[in-house]
Amino acid sequence: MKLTSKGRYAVMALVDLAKFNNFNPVSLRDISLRQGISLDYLEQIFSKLRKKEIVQSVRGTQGGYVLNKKAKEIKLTNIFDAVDEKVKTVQCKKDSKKGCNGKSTKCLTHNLWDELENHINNFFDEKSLEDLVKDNSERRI
Amino acid sequence: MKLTSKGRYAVMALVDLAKFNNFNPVSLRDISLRQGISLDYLEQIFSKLRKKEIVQSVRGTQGGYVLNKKAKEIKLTNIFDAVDEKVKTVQCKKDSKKGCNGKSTKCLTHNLWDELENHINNFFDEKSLEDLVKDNSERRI
DNA sequence: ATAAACCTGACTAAATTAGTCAAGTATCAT
DNA sequence: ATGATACTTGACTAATTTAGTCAGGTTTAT
Ligand code: FES
Ligand code: FES
Repeated sequence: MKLTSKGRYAVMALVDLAKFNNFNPVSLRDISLRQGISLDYLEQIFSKLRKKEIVQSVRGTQGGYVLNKKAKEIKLTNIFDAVDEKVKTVQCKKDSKKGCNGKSTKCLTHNLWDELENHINNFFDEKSLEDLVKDNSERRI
Repeated sequence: MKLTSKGRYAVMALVDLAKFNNFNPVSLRDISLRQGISLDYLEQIFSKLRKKEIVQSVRGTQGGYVLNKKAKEIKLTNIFDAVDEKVKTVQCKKDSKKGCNGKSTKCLTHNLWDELENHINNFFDEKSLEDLVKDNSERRI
């Protein structure tokens, strides 16, 4: 049960972006330097964020990325969804009547994992990018 | 962010064990057949559960495993801890002053992941094996 | 023109997971 | 006693996933 670095980096980079987003685009290079994330990796991540319309790109010199929505409206759920960082606790297909292990009924623990998944997703649904930036405003980078 | 099958199997097997635990030891072979988990894998798992005193073993014919505590007292936390299914959301060493990515301060998202970790662990601290068995008593296997 | 910065797809090394396999030892039923 | 059942241990491995790298673009401000 652990977080992948793709998910962690996505959030980290967006917090950085939101922080430095005074109406000028922020370049990945800057984020890379500030946060210590490989530029090439960031590009992969932002390509996905752009496709899900969380950020907008500005090409060319002085280009970079800008948030495409208000920080308040970007929830962790959206970010995780964009980079395919999914919470997967059940093994079975959720909608199917079949269970994991190829059984014809749901396993003994199915309900439990389902509850857990909801529990975690609630957390992600509530946290917005704005919350994260605020939470950091008292701190140094 | 996903659960490994070691953790899932451990819980599944213990629910099975608790269910069939009418003061006779339950053999891993039976659990294996009922739950569709490889016997060899179950042995690895139960070896760990025994070392953490969650179950007791009874050797020889008619042997098997019994719970070592009341189902009410066995929390998910204990089970996960026993089989090394750990919730790891932060990347850094928690106690160290240093951050992840080799930085000298905690990263922008450290607090967030820490909160998430607590959120998940709360869930595990509250759920007992008894809860799971009860939750299943209305269902068929 | 040129440099900054986005864009894309393919590739790969390392780590982790999910087991299997082999060779035991202990105990009970008969 | 002896066989069968079931626990015990450690080593090994195939498959998957992760966390990137790399090589080549294209776009646009200056
Ligand atoms: S997790 Fe859904 S049936 Fe096992
Ligand atoms: S997760 Fe703790 S410093 Fe980044």
